[in-house]
Amino acid sequence: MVKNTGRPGYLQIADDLRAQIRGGSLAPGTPLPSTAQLAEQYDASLSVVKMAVGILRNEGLVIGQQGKGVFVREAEEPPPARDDEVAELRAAVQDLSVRLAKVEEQLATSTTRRSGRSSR
Amino acid sequence: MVKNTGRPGYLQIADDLRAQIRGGSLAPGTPLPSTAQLAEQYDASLSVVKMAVGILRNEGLVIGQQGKGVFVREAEEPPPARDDEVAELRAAVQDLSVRLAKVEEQLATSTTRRSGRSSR
DNA sequence: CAAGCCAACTAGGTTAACTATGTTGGTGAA
DNA sequence: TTCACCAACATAGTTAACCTAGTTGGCTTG
Repeated sequence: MVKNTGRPGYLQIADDLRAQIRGGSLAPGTPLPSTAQLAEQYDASLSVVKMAVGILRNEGLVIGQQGKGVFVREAEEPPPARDDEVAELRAAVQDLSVRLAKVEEQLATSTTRRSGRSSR
Repeated sequence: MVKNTGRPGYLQIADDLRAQIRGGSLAPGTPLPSTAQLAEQYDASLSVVKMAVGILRNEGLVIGQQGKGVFVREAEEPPPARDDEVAELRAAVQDLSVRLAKVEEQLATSTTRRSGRSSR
């Protein structure tokens, strides 16, 4: 609900969601409520919710899938998180992974000559 | 200048600043250029610069002081024992990143899939 | 000269609007 | 039934605008 403490709203929401994930209230694999729902739930604007989710996404706690939702990531292993450098590398690998998957799919669809649907 | 690779601008700027910090181009204790200056330098909007700086702030690489500026955090980083491994991973990620970016660009430019989607 | 005010900077937070892109389900036509 | 299209909804990225608040230096005033 974003109390009026000194802590900014987007951090409060991020904290709350993080706690729910760590506490098991939001199990791995399950989707978070949509941005709009969270905004209403916390009585915040869409922007701050997006920022909060962005933080968790950056932390690797959740994975956003465009068009579907934001899902709690499976397998959370905290051990070597000593360095933020490791966290950074993890984020980089995650990023590369997503991009690679995209490229691979693009290659697959173009080579199998599947009739593509034209968006928009 | 925020190239047109798949990577969003705020991450590109964050990466660049992070590299400058780690590379020593931005020494500990020195201030980053102001938000406005960075925005002009990268030819980006103030918003994306603020997002980029926010990431670094979140990572603990820099410390923002309201009214003064954003300063590179004093070293104080206990060099991880397995420096070699981290360095190696970093190099690998860097290499993959470059190669992936190349492939992505190739796909983006060469495959204007039939059935439209001509934009870009 | 010294105190205090003020204007101009700074970072930080919030909101709204727009675009792009992906997913999904329903509808209607062949 | 099956396919094509479309509307609705989702995340993601970007931009612009406005506000708060801290810092600094110059200027005015006592």
